Amino acid sequence: MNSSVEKDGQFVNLEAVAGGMPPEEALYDLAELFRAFGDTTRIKILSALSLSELCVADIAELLSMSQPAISHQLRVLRQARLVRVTRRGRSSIYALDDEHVRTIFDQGFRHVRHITPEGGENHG
Amino acid sequence: MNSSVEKDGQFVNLEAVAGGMPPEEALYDLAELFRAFGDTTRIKILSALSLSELCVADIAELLSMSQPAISHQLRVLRQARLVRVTRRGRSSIYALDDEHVRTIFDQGFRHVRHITPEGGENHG
DNA sequence: TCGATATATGCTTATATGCTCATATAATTA
DNA sequence: TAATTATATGAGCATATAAGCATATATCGA
Repeated sequence: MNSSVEKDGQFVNLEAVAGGMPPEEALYDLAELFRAFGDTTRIKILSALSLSELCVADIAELLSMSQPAISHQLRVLRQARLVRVTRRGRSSIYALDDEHVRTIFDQGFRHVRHITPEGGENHG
Repeated sequence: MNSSVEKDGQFVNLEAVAGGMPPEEALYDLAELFRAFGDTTRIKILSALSLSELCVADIAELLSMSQPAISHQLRVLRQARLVRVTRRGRSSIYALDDEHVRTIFDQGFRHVRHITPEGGENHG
């Protein structure tokens, strides 16, 4: 059985692992999703939107960043379907797309807090 | 009250939002966490490790990638505390660091499936 | 100790990404 | 329509990052 490789006394069936993994495209989409979360500016935007719907100018003011910089990042968030936008007058009002986004955000936050609770480093 | 800005008939209190957001450092850590998830190679590694502990060579074979490429990414995952490593003989056995990692991974997967169910593209 | 095996790490290059500046598009009002 | 306001977008630059190659480190066996 060439699918089982002995490694220091334990057996690992690589084919079983390969077979249990989701299809390549799904994993690509997943990485793309997390990549959208993986930037400080975008995380700040999502954090703000988890508290209130906001227009572009407000987000820019809140983060002390330029309007184009915010618009560029909002586009990334839109393409990743993490936020949705509705025009109201001259403004574009942005909001979290759905509760999944909040859940992923909160789950990540819990992980970070677990690793470094209360600002201290807790490796172990 | 300069903290409330009227926007097309609705009031948004920017200071309230600013006050409700986590400290800058926490948001930076959070982005860093998601950035570690935000690469196809690393997602594949995590997906594999969610099924079984694996040594470096097995991961390289599983993903059809070079050993140094895998080692480089494993280092990123280690630094983000998403995986832990234990030496067993000549091999380094990698595993998911804790259940939080699996939870974040699964939650993201549910989101992706929700957006594009059954492998089809569902772009609104 | 020497050789073989397994993994980790520098260094380098190609590519990706975030931001700025300038400008285009869209919506409101005179 | 023209002017104003709000947002979106394109080009370009500076930086970050993933992977390749070569090599260092570590462990085991003879």
